[in-house]
Amino acid sequence: MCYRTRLNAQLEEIEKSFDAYFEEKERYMPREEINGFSHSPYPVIVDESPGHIQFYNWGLIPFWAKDNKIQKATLNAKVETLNEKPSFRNAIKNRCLVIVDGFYEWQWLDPKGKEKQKYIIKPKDQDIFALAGIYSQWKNPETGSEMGTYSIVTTEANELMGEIHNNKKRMPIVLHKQDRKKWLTSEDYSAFAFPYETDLVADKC
DNA sequence: CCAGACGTTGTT
DNA sequence: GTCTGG
DNA sequence: CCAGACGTTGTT
DNA sequence: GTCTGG
Repeated sequence: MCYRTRLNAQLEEIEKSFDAYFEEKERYMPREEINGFSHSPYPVIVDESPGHIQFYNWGLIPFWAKDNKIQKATLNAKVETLNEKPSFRNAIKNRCLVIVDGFYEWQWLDPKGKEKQKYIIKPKDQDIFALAGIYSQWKNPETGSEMGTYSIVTTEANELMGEIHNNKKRMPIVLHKQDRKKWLTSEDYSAFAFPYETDLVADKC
């Protein structure tokens, strides 16, 4: 799974890497570690507006939800079941790029996971990169306010990630730089499911 | 038939 | 909104 | 992760 | 003892 990311790059570096611009520059804060369970606003690029970097909340809320309780369970969406799940199937055409410069995973050092080793993971050939995401617009019926929310799409772990995430063996879909646009625009996403291979590097931390 | 779920797998 | 388990 | 279930379906 | 629902 993927519950924590890093986005510590300078704003200008992000804009350059994605050829897109922050609409609200003052909201961007570089951070060494972002906890998905905080559901805080996070920089993404959505298919409808590929030239802009916008702030969406991590944890997809389907349009029919009455409250945000579901968010704690929609940080990730399994690519294998995307089109079956009521929470996700309305959003499979709403593609976004989740901007990161690393993500964290914990390796279990014993059968019960009492001891864990933390790793930071990134592709060999990209310092700032995109995880495959899907998004939804949600209007809070209590307050009437609208917000964008997203999930990170996960797939079966590749060889390296299987050694690290050795209990659940899942990993986020890490897009090749040349596939960013394809993720945003292709209806059929099967080419991104396992074994979509990306050359990753993991460092202990 | 209707109430309740709808999701994934940390608490570092 | 739509599906399903009781 | 741990608490709680773990089974079938008569009243002779 | 082992599985599962919360």
